[in-house]
Amino acid sequence: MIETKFNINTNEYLPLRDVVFNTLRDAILTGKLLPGERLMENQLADKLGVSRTPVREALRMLELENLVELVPRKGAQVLDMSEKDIVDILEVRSALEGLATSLACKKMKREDLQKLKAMEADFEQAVSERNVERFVEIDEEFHDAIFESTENVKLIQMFRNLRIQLYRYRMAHAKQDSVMTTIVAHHRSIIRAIENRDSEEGSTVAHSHIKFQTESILRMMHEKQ
Amino acid sequence: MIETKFNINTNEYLPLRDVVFNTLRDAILTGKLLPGERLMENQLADKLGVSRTPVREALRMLELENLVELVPRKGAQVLDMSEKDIVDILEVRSALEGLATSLACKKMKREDLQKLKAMEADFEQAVSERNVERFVEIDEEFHDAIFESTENVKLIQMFRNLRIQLYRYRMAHAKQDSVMTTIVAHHRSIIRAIENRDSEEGSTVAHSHIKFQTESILRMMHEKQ
DNA sequence: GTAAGAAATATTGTATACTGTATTGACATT
DNA sequence: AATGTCAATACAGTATACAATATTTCTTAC
Repeated sequence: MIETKFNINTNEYLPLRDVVFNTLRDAILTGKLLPGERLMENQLADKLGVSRTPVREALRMLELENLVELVPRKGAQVLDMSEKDIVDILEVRSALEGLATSLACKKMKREDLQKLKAMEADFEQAVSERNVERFVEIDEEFHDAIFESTENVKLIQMFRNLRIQLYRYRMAHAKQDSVMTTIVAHHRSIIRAIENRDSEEGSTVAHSHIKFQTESILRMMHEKQ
Repeated sequence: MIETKFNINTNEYLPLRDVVFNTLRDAILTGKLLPGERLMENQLADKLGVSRTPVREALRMLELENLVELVPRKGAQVLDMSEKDIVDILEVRSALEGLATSLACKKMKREDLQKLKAMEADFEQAVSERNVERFVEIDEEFHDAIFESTENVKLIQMFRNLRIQLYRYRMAHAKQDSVMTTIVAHHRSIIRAIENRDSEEGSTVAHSHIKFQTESILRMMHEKQ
């Protein structure tokens, strides 16, 4: 990488607690740590080659992200999610997505809208290649762009929190037949609403988008069993 | 309080980190700790008579509640809130309140609705006594009851998080002339919507309720300066 | 063999000690 | 006086030590 005159990236330092936090979060989200699994401070500290202090702080952070449960004097364990939890989360997400999309209709800059439209082609390519991983990646970018355009820090923050909790289900969901095609269609409607600066329409479409996602995730969960 | 045969309240133990957390949160919310103020671990530990460990953990928790800002290797300080932050929070709250009220229209139990209606009299009494403190207290109960009725844990949790951040402004806001009367009127509309099981109406009224609150808080802030 | 209870162990809670970095202030240089 | 340098200090980051409690294992009584 070419260095600029003034080194921007002066901040290569990350406290161990953040390293541990990221490591554990990744492990939980990718299923390396399973729901219900106990997380013992000493064991984690040894495995990660650090002391208990940063591990403890990381666990506190994971608790507030709702990824682990902390019982005083008992310890931590990876939180399991019931079907109801997922429905609850998606219900809230629907409200946030509605707000975000309606705000995007009002506030999104033309150049950002262009980027959104450019994603359409990427989506279609991913679909035709049946590249679920890539698809999910672009999907994340797509929704992120919408929330970013609202310039509402709090809204963005809450959305990210919800998304992390659904992370474990995002792949399996998109793998289902015809789901990707439907999602692409929804996204097109969302883009059109933003183009037309039609907040009402944007909100409505966003709601039905998440409604579809909810149904699709539930269908998947029922099939799995 | 009368003790039951089996002591329910077996859990009198609270980790120090939670004690410190509560203490600091209270201090911030009641203005004993002012925005911008530095929070030094040693100093706090001394003052509270504990070691640095629980203080550090409490600070991490306060960070995730967005009450303090933590800069690595610099320390913590009480977060200041700009007008934009408040507007952002209220924008999100409006979406959540809309969702909650519309769900309440569908799901609230008859007996809980009765409780809500019973609050009307309390509100009116507080207004006639010009008892702002009491008014704010009932107001909190009122909205809490609505969110509780949704039975959506995630929604309740996010609502509480937002409310804490607005806590500092809730009194000053209600103190303004005629604000309390308007709020009571809004609440009546909300109750009516729930009674009629009219989700659409509930959502609309909730939105306008928060819109009013936003305008009123902003007006207050501008007058203060 | 099972249940109750006590000892042993494991684990979290808390305090303290140590390390490294950022800040501050004194002093020197210009 | 303004600026730069270095030492002193204060502070957060991390590790470790100790205390308290939960869990497990092992007896012992029946």
